[in-house]
Amino acid sequence: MKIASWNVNSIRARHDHVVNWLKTHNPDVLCLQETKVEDGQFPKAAFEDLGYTVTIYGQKAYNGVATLSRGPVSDIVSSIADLTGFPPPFNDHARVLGVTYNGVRIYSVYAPNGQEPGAPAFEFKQQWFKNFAAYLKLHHTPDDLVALGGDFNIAPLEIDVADPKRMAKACGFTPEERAWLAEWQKCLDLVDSYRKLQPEGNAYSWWDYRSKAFERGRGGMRIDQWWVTPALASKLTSVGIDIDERGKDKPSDHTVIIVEVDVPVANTSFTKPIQTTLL
DNA sequence: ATGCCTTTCCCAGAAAGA
Repeated sequence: MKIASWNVNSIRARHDHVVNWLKTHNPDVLCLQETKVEDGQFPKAAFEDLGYTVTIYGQKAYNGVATLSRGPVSDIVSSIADLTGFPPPFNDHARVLGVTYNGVRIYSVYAPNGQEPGAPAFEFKQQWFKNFAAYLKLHHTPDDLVALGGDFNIAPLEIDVADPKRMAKACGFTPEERAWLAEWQKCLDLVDSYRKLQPEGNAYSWWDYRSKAFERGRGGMRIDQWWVTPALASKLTSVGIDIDERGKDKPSDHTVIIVEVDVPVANTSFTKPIQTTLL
């Protein structure tokens, strides 16, 4: 079973990129973030034509998450808002979508950015991680097959950013945020899939548009991750980051992250072959 | 470097992203 995640920075702006990526890579599930569109305006047709079930949780202009799956999903949870207890506007961000597919619980996750230390958004980010951890601990155990893919807006390790000393002052890699993520992952003893199989070497999933970091061959940040429970981590067979997608015309500032797990896909009438080569 | 670019709102320029 091959699952992928991509912060597309607008599904309408990235529609053709996503269609082409699906045709090339044939994932069983693709989680999307920052779709930036209300559910009624989500462009479903081309994805459904490829055989994907489209499950969406969006809002106008900001945020928005979705899953594209090769076959139906169940137990759709489209918000943790009810559990957060935050006053508006923080209780209505479309940031989490949970679905069960082929016996695996999959969450498409878009964590808050935080803006900068000291900002209200920074405090919100901290509380959001606490609340999300509480939600996950309440609903799952480390023995369940759970995968959380998305933009966590925090890079876990020094090798996940280009310049750790400079970045320690930048939102996404401050010591506080790294501590929040480290605490969050304890909720289900979650494993960072990429680093389980690739413990060495710099790796990035996002490059800044403003500095033209990718075009100049500079580093970015590995702020997108696939976190999995120990039960699912034992079934991991490969991980990948599709760097090529970031170099295309009009790219998202994030690229696609992929994992494969040894969970045979039984539930599908989808007849296209599953591509098994990784990137 | 308080910079760089991209997207949304919708038609001007602010807000947000990270």
